[in-house]
Amino acid sequence: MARIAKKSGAYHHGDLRRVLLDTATRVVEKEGLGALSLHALARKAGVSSGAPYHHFESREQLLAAIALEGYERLADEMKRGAEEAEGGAARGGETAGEAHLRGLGHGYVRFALTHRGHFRVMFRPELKRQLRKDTGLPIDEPFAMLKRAIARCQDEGTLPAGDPRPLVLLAWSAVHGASVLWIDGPLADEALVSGDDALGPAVADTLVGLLRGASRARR
Amino acid sequence: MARIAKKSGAYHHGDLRRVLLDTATRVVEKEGLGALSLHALARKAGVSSGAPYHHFESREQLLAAIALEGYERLADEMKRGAEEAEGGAARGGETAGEAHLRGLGHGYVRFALTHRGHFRVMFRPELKRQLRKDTGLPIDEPFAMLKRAIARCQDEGTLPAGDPRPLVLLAWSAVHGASVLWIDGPLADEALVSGDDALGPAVADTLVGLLRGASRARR
DNA sequence: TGTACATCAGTGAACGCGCGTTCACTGATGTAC
DNA sequence: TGTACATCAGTGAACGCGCGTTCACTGATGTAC
Repeated sequence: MARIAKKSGAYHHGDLRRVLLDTATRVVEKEGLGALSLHALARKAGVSSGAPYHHFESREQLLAAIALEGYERLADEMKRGAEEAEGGAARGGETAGEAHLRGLGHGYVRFALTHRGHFRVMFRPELKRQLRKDTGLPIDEPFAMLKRAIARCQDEGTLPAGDPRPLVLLAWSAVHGASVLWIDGPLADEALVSGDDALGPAVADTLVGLLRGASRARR
Repeated sequence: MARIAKKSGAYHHGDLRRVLLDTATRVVEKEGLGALSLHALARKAGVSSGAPYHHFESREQLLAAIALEGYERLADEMKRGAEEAEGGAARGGETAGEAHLRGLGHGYVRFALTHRGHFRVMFRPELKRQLRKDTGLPIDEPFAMLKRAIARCQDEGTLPAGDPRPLVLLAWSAVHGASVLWIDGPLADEALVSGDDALGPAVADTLVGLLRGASRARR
């Protein structure tokens, strides 16, 4: 409990904002958004219940800050996934564009599973207005990465030309759905996947594998 | 507000349990699970705040009842979707198994979009214990339908034999992800799909189309 | 380096509120004979 | 068909609680000269 990183006896905390964000994220991950209260949060951080208001105007704005951070890290994780996939051992017949797409998907799922608190908060519709006010549409960047990756495969000829939207829809839905179903439990209950680390590759590899097969069939 | 279906002046309500379930589902759909309180619910139904306790032991059990109802209706909607797809106009080169699978996916998404309150509640991890106590694992039936459909395609030869789990994972993830992304807003923000009715076909058709193409490529 | 002062980031007490739940009650309904 | 009685499904008042938020305050920190 509590006093995370607080120099004992210090009046000023030093990094309360950071501690609040981290603690809140952990609470959301473990007990859900409904279980997050500023009173309890302040208690866990070892400060009085008024203290958080020096860093966030309201509970809603604290959540929006978590969501925003999440979107930034999601984009980072997708980039990292893509770099790893492109830099990794070549897979038989896979083009650079396909590897890129696979890596983005893998990164998406990996982000979701390693940042469950963020992920839970990011897609809450009731936060959208607040988020938009702060930063426009923060999902735009991850979404644009997916779109570009699919366009690139079309340019390469590994995906058929034409309206890319159904493919973007399917790809996003697949990685998002897998993440949600895993985090919320049903996937694990049904023993479809062996563990955290297996999910991202399982869904991204299968998806890209299908896209490749389908495009080959059309040629 | 309120007094839904309550014979005015009646002391006994007649169907309070049903009214509570329906009202709660509507509240969850419009304002989210966090916004649902038994006090407010009773107010909307036109009864005193103690009345719901003659029908549900607790708030949690009311939610579990909504979830259970949702799982039953999900299975119904998937069956209906499959029947429609199999009975509809033949699509060039599509086998019965493929049409069946496509229909299940379509039904899944259609259920989610027309029962948003139910859908939101069904996958809440904090309800799982309650649900399991009441009824085992209610997601089993919809899941089994998907599994059978894919096995059928494998038997037909329209999907390659081998471990079906990656394909089940992808199919479930895709329809679930599309539903969630649509309901929560991001899909609509990015204009990937034109409207409610277009989503189910868009994701199910694309998915089955890919599976077909991929299997053809392997032969 | 020392001092005066503004600002920052805490405290802790308090507010009103709606919540989940309980309880003794009572009117309405169903059943046995 | 009528009566006695058990049970069902409401009422309405009350409980203690934790919540989000505010506020006057004060100690710590940073800055100008």
